[in-house]
This record gives sequence, C-alpha cells and structure tokens, in this order.
Amino acid sequence: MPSRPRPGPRPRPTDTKQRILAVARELFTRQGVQRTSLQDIADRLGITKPALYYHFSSREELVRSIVQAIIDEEEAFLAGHEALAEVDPRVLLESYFDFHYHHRAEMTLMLNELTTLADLGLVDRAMGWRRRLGKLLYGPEPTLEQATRAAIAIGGIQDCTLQFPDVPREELRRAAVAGACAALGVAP
Amino acid sequence: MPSRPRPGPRPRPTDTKQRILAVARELFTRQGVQRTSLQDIADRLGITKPALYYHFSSREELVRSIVQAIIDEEEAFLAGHEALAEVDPRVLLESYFDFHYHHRAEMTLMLNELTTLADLGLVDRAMGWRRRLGKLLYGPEPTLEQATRAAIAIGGIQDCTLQFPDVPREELRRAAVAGACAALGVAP
DNA sequence: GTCTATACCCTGATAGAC
DNA sequence: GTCTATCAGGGTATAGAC
Repeated sequence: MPSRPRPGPRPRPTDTKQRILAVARELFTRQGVQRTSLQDIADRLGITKPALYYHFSSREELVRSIVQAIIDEEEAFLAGHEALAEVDPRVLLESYFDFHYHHRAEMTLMLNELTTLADLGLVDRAMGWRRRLGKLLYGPEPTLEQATRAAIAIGGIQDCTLQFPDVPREELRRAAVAGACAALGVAP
Repeated sequence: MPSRPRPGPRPRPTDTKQRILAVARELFTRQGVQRTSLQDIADRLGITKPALYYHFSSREELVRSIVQAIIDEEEAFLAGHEALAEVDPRVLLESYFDFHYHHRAEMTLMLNELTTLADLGLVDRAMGWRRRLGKLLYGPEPTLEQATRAAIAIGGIQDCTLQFPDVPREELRRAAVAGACAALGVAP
C-alpha cells in the first residue's frame, strides 16, 4: 500500500510527463519531428535522455501520443457519417472541410515531415508549381473561387495518378481530366 | 598532362558512380530514402562507406542526384506552358496528368518519405479514410468516373485548407466546397 | 583518380545505481 | 523518478595506400 504523500507542494500525477509533451509539441511544430532529437527535448527540460524513457517507452511512442488525437478524431468523423442512413455529399464535404481546417496546423506539421524532400527544396518548389499552374488556368489575379477550383483540379489530378495504380493509363487519364474539368467548370 | 590509360580492360569513366546510383535508386524505392543508410548501399556494392564520399560529397547530394530529374522536368513542363500565348485548360490538365503519371513511382517514393507518419500507420490510415469517403459519396461499387471525382473532391478540399492559410475560414469553406461539388457534379 | 582504414560525434536505446 | 555509464549504428572527415 503506497503511502499517501503529505499535501504540501502537491506531487501532481505526472507533472514531467505533461512538460515533456508540451516541449515536444513545441519543438516538433517549430523544427519538425525528424529534426528534433530526444536530446533537444531533454536539454530544454533540464533532464537527461534516459529520463524521457521512464515516461515514454520509445521515441515513437512520444510522437504517437501527440498525433493520436487527430487519428481518433478522423476515425470518429468517418464512423459518424458511415452510420447515417444516407449521405448528403455537400454536408459530408463541409464537415470534411471543417475537420481539416481545424487540424491544419498538425497537417502542416505532417507535411514538414518530408524532410528529405524539404532539404532538397522540393516541398517549396511544389508549392510554387501549384501557384504557377493556378495562374495559367485563371490569370495572375484569380478570385478565391477560381484559385480554389484550380487547386482542386490540379491536386486532384495528381492524387488520381497515385490513388488508382491498377487502372490502365488512358482510362484513368480520361476520367481524371474529366473530373478536373468539372471542378474548373469547363467543358471536358 | 594525365597519361592515357592503356586500352585493355577499359577504365570506364565512372563505373562505380553509376553502380552507386543504381543501387541507391533501388534501395530508396524499396525501403525509403530515410531507412536506407550509406552503409546499406556500400555493403551492397562491396565497398566502404567513405568510398561513397569520393563520388558524392554528402548523403544529401546522392539523394538529390536521383530526384533532380523530376525537378528539371517539372520546371521544363511549366516553362513550356507559360511560354504559350494562351492556355487551353484541358490540354494543360492532360499534360499535367501525363507528367505525374509518368513519375508516379518517384512520387510514391516521396510519399514514403513520411517515415515518421508511416511508422504510426498514419499514411495507410489516410489511404483507407479516402477510400471510405469515396464509398460514402458513391456507394460501395463506384465507377471509375465516380471514384476519380470523389478523389478530386476529397483531396481538393484538404489541399485548400493547406494552400490558402490567409483566407478567412467561412469564405474559404464556401469556395472549397463549391469547387468540390462541381467536381462531383452535384449542386453546390 | 580511386579507394580503404580509422576515427569522431551524435542518435536512440538499455542496464543498473541512487 | 532520475541519474551515470554504455551500447550499436548513423553521417562525416581525414590520412594515406595504390
């Protein structure tokens, strides 16, 4: 039977665990998960590396305990919609927007995990490419409606080439371009 | 003045450099860039780690020399279209499709660089989520046309939340959902 | 010009003392 | 709950053999 600690300075459940999580969250967001070593985190807290291992069994578990919230939420979001008798596409798209908008910070954090590519300047380039493609489609000063449609069409095409690896090329090409044209509101 | 080597076994320009690139390309594709150490590559070739440094000044340069081709091609692709007097959206989207379809292997390779997320099972999950969302929109057996449109709408919404960080939420939401609805071919 | 040997420092991780 | 000590493995640098 563990002796109850005397009231005094209140040995809160796991104070350090929370402090570790806070520091990790900050460093992960600021400089990326992969660029943040356990040493970085430990130094910030004035403790040593092995101390971290008392609270988290591995580096991976530390990362997971920070990202897990998003996973759970997306699962719940999907389960909710899947439970409905029928689906209103607009409503689904709206809630999907809300979900990703709400978590856009974490999503960006995940994008920043492409460190290898980022080091090569690839991520920034890809951003620039999309902007230039948008301009090609709608001129240098697109309205927000035009800009979003361009983003959807362009990103959508790219997604299709990755998401349907088994579909013959010509067939996929027709379908993907048709969908993108519909997003743009131009004849296919 | 360097003495010309006698003909014999032909000291080809930089045989090993090409062999390094070949092995690196293979390992990078098979197990990801980040999971492939210089040791792995050297072992495969029966040479030592520092030998790699004779041909590539750093690990990063080795990676770059493999991915650089895509960068150059995308730049050329864009420059070509930007030089045209006017742009046919359909033609642009088609060539954009061709470009990404052609490089889908390398694109997947880049996706695989999200090792931190992959270790948490996040990448696979995200794929599954999109599939489930597609089913919600078009039922369990969507046609290819429906599946691609769903992919474009869903991916497009997510892209918008990342690509327009400065646009007020409600405004962005209206525009993004409208564009996605257009891709689906449903009333906004 | 091409490579090996050797060493350095940093990382994530473990064992065991306090 | 936190430390010290220690480990194997990573990328990198240099010296020197051929």
